[in-house]
Amino acid sequence: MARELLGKLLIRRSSEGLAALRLAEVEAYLGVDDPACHTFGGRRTRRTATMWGEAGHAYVYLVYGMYDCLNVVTVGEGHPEAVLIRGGIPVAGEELMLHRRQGRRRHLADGPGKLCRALAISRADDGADLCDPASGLWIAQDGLTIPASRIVAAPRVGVDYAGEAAAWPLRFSWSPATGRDE
DNA sequence: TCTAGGATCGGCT
DNA sequence: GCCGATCCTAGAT
Repeated sequence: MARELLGKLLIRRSSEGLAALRLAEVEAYLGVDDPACHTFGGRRTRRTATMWGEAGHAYVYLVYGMYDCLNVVTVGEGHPEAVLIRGGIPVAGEELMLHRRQGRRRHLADGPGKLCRALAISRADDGADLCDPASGLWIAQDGLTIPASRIVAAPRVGVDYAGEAAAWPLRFSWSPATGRDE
């Protein structure tokens, strides 16, 4: 599912306007058997409630007291797994995103906290239906598919506390074509 | 109720 | 590369 999400569009509609990113970097969190996952060991709390619910909804949480992170719930009832959205490339509403990011063009949405800032995603969006444009935050596709050969897998970021799971290659990213290998 | 620590970021050296 | 900001969450008491 994480690989499938690469190249898809994450679209945000708010009173300020429309903005969209093409997903470039994601991480998989594999539920109750994944020591890096918030639901490891079957933890079911108010924070993780949406992760235990229906697939296709947003799980948004706060890290380090300052930043929101967006996840896509992937499996469904009773199987609390999710994909963390870590980065994207602007495809629409770049001026709006630049404004929200105080003009930081070079690092507009290349991190989970930065991405949420750029799209004005907060915990108020926890539970949003990412399959329904009416939610104001949704995922769509425009036909672009990322060849498997261009997807890179690597260990997840910032999960050293998770023991051997810290080395699992569940971080996926891709780079736009160079033109040489088309 | 209390406390430790975190799926980060940006400024500074 | 290092470090502080900042506050919620989860687990312990």
